[in-house]
Amino acid sequence: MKYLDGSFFSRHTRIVAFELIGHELVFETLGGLLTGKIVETEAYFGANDPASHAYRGVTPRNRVMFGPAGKTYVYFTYGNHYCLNIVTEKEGVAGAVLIRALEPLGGIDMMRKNRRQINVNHMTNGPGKLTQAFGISREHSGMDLNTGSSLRIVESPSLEPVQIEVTPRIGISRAKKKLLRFCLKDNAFVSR
DNA sequence: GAGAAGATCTCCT
DNA sequence: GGAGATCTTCTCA
Repeated sequence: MKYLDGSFFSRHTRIVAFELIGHELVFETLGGLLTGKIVETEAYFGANDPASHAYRGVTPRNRVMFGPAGKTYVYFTYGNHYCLNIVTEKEGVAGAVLIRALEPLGGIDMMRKNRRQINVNHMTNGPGKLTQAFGISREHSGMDLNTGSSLRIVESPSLEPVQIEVTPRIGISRAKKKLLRFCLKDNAFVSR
């Protein structure tokens, strides 16, 4: 089993967001192993992207986005929700990929408990939902996605590019037109 | 220190 | 389809 590492993530954010589709997110918890296939992502840049947290430069919250690739960036939003990102680009260049939706594969009973949600189709089909299902919160920000970490991404066989749909990002108020959202075509677990 | 906005979700109509 | 919940973070004075 091969894990994606810094050499995968330290490339252009758009490429990383595109190629992450189809790989497996794995999270080791005290209660067991949680796994899910990544079916939806969004790319966020730095200075050239008004929708990105990194647009106005470094702040205490977004500092990890400017650091080395392959780390997690988790932030709290709307008073209720955490969102999971993976830092991309070379050190010093801001960039991150937001994981928007997963297809649950393993540990579904535990996800049900975390989410208090019976329906598997509504378990992880949104950025706030998947972090709740996996039990990911701000304390998991800045984690390294290396093999020694409890959170990592397992490489899956490559998809054909035609299987991946490219659309504008959603849920943002600025730079809405850029085609930076990627999802697995015809997958039931995509958020919208 | 105050005010406003926000990479969302859920419930209600 | 629409609005409220809820609180962190950032900006500006």
